[in-house]
Amino acid sequence: MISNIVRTRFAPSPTGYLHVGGLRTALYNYLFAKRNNGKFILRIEDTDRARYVEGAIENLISTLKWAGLYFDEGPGVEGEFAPYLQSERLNIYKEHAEHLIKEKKAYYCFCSQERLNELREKQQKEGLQPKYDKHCLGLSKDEVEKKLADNERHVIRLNVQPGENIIVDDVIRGRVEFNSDVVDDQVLIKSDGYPTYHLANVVDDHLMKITHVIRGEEWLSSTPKHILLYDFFDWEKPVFAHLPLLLNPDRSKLSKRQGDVAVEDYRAKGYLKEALINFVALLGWTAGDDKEFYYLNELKEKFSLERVNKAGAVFNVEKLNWLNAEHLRKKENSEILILLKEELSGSKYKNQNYTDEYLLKVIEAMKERVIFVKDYLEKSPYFFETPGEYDESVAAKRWKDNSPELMKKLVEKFQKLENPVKEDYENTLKETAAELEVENGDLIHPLRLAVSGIGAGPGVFDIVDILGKEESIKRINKAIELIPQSSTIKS
RNA sequence: GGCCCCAUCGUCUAAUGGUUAGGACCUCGCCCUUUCACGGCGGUAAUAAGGGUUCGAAUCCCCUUGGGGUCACCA
Repeated sequence: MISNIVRTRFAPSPTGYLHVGGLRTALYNYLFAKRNNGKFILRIEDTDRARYVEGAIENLISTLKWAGLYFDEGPGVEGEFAPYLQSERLNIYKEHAEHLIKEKKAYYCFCSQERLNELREKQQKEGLQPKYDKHCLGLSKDEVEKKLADNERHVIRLNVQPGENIIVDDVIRGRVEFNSDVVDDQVLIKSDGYPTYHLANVVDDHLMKITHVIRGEEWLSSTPKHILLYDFFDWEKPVFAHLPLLLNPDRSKLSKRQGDVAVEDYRAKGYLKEALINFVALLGWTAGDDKEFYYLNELKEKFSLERVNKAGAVFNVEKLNWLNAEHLRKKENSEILILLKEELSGSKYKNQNYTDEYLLKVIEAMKERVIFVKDYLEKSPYFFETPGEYDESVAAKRWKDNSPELMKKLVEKFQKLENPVKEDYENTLKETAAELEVENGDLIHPLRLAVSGIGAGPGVFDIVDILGKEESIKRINKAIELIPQSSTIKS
């Protein structure tokens, strides 16, 4: 009856948007499940009504799907263990909490927030650990029943026995011991009837037959509470794996303060999902070899929890940029074409009609020079519009006194070409240079400046070829008119 | 502060008692290229400190230091 199929879950709380740390946690859960032919479940932990953010669930799901992390069960993909929203499972938690009360593993607490605050202050003043003093555990059965009948505001607390050793077995960290003295009588059911994370999480993980709990290290210190719960319910414990944290450059826990943390932000900046997934997978895990470029399905083959690191990892954007460029370069031109068209449709060039043939040439020419799709527009705007101005420092260096004259001559020669191909421009330029007894460079550099407005980019003959004869000539003529002589600039 | 976790180049990491401590990003230099990239070659750069154990320690143990997490009717 016990099925040993691996089941993992990602259990975010809908309090905002998907964090890159959350993405990695989700990814590891996904990869581990897939690697073991198991199931990956999405469960929404919406038990905090105060922090609930409208639209967060939809955003979480769409972001996960964007990244390619499709879940086998979850909201919208209802499985055997639905519902997957904790707010829809309230009665389940209540029943379980009441069961614990019957077993004396939990108890009702009627203490006011004021009393709790005073208690905490007093303990802190005395240098003690802030901890509930089990005051309400001393209430008689009659007292409790009367208060309940009177509808007094109450919570249900975990009844932790002091002096016990609690062992957390973690695949990543090994055996971690805690003393139950440091475990507070955690609230399980809040006064609004909602469960806390600890109860809901344990109950659902058990009911949903989760075999591996893979989550961030910030949960390690509350795992003893969960262990206690499993033991109180007499349930089999899942395998725990606490992932190292993702860090800011200053090594604190990755936070909004020091840069973007929302997956959405990276998406909006133009990062490819392939790059983000690849990058985040390597933050805390390696296969052990030197391979660093991965696609999601390759990760599915190789991922293992045993090779997850213990130490926190700094989220270093430079490496992400490199991976983005790599992934973009590895794509087929036809795929980049789709991305480029999307980019164009959201740009100032949206009303221009470029043919696929034209765009594919641009893609081929720029492929090795871009990091983001948007770079096609930003690094080579000259493929989309005639330069209106010319880079001054390049002009100062490359636009010599004789440049206008040389360019005029080149225009004349280009004019005579019929259906020229790239090599024709090149040959023509070289012939012209020879005739005029100047270096090729004396023509090449001004030509580049004239047609592109800048000093960097693909081979100038590629540019001219892509732009075409008429457009190139038009641009050269325009440059002759507009670029001031270097001698004028210098003065 | 209590408890817990962690510690190899600036960053991500490899090395599971025996390596000139390897790779990648970044950076620098050279080559390729009359541009810029890509690519190729090469350089700088690390075992936090101190004790043990061992023939031998980045690796095992202890202590120190440093960093982080957590101590809610938030997850």
